[in-house]
Amino acid sequence: MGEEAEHSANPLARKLAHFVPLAEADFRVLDHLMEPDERFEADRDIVAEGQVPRSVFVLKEGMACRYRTLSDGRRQIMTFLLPGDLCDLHVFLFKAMDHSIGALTPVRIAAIAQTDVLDMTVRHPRISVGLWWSTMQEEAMLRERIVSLGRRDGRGRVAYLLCELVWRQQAVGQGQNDTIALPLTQSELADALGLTAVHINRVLQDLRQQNLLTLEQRRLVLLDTNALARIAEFNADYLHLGGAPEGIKRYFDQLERTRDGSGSLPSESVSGQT
Amino acid sequence: MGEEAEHSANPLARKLAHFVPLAEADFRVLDHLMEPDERFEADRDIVAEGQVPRSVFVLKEGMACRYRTLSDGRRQIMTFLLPGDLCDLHVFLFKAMDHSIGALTPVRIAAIAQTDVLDMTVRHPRISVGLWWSTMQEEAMLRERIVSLGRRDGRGRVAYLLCELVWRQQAVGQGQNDTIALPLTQSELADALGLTAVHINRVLQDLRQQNLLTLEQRRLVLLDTNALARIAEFNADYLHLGGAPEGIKRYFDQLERTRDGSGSLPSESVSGQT
DNA sequence: CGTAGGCTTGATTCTTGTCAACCGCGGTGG
DNA sequence: CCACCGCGGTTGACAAGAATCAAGCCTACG
Repeated sequence: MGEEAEHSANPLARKLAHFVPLAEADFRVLDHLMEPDERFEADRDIVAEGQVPRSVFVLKEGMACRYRTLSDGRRQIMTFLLPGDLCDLHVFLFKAMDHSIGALTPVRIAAIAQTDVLDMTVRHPRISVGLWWSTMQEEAMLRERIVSLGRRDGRGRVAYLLCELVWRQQAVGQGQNDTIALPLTQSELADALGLTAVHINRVLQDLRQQNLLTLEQRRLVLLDTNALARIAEFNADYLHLGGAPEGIKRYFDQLERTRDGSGSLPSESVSGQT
Repeated sequence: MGEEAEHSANPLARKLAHFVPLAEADFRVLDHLMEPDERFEADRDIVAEGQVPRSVFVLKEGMACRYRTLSDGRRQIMTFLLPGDLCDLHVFLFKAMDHSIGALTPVRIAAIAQTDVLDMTVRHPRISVGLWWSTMQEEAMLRERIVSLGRRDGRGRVAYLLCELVWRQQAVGQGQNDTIALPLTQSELADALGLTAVHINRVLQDLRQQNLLTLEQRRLVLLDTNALARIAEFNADYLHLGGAPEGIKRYFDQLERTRDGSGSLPSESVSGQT
């Protein structure tokens, strides 16, 4: 991660910097992007199922989730959205939302104009590719969630989710060591993990009794990260925080050298081959 | 769907035509893309976890899946890949695969050169956007699978998966009415749905006894689609097969009119607003 | 002070997993 | 040609994990 990124308060910039080092200009663009400000109270929908996708937005503060409600009222949370997470960069390709996005805490978002998105693909390829990377990362998290719901028991699911949240929070510069803010109720955890609130409660009791974690006043501390990772079979590789492949980096280096403001792309292939 | 698309044997073309009508030139490009031929036997890995992502490929024939194996040997299948499905269009942004892709039947694929992919984004924007749409669709399927694993019981999961497979097969022109080829063993179904083969067996028995479906000789017939859809709470909206939003269509219409071979894009916003 | 939401706990039920055995079939090799 | 093997499907008995129902507790908040 670049030095600027580590000190930036911009969570999106911090996240993207895990992929490629950002230039001064990139920071300015990202800061500009995050300027618009809109607020939602906890438990309000930011976007509702069935709605026509309107704008792209970035979460600036708070926690939100993508979810769907079944006919009997039960709910499944698909993903948690943290500061720096982008919503629906490409969803304008759909006629209607197939799920809702709800605020779990009071939330601040920045809506991004369609033109700014288009502009970026032309004028700021590094950011643009970074946003793709971020989309791929989101997809990888969905796949990992499927593994969790399909093949892990209660303990494993809880341990896995908490590990993921700690890693993600740290990737955007929130929380320290193995401590993060976790403003979720037990029934929200249950809705995310395909369990009931009662069962989540018992699993948490169990993990607490083994001195693996503490969770009180919306504050989560992982006391034994290794043990938890073992229980969850958690391996952070799927978050792909280790930087872009060499091919991509070379591509951007070349882009930097041939930079003429026109945004023309170097012709060298982007693939990993030398 | 355009008339050409309905008669095309190219499953990728048939799929994309659900999004935007394709032009003559588009069909030629897609056919060219599908020319390379590579074969894998059943139960072989096409791509293995940990591997450096090499090439993009399209599945031409057979069935494959993305999966991950846990330390105790249990497996979770994340998605099924059908003819016309594209693999890892953007995965070159990652250093290593976080899951494997395995052939479930003998399979034929077409590897696509990196240069062809880049070429397409510049010269064939309609296809390029179609591939994005297809990526979004895949993501929507992952989310829907999460709902299934999190909140549906055995019957619901099986019913849901079979409905999805029938819809997807039909979207690429395979199978007719409510009949498709389903070359999966019960333990493969189990691995996809987070259940055991024994339990899948019992659920299938149950569905058969109620005259909801038949499944023999790798051939699936849905006898009562409505009842199954009700059991699964299946709603095909998440597949987004109803065509692109008006804004996108207008964009391409304009693209057609201003076409000068340079691939320059119309400046009008792509958003849904009038 | 009363209330509601979130957390905790116990008793009980039900879905699904586990273990084990058996069947039927297609392929293979003697 | 037939015996054998292995895989996929089927079935039964039992165990385990999670849901359900119900009640009580705590605390922030009006």
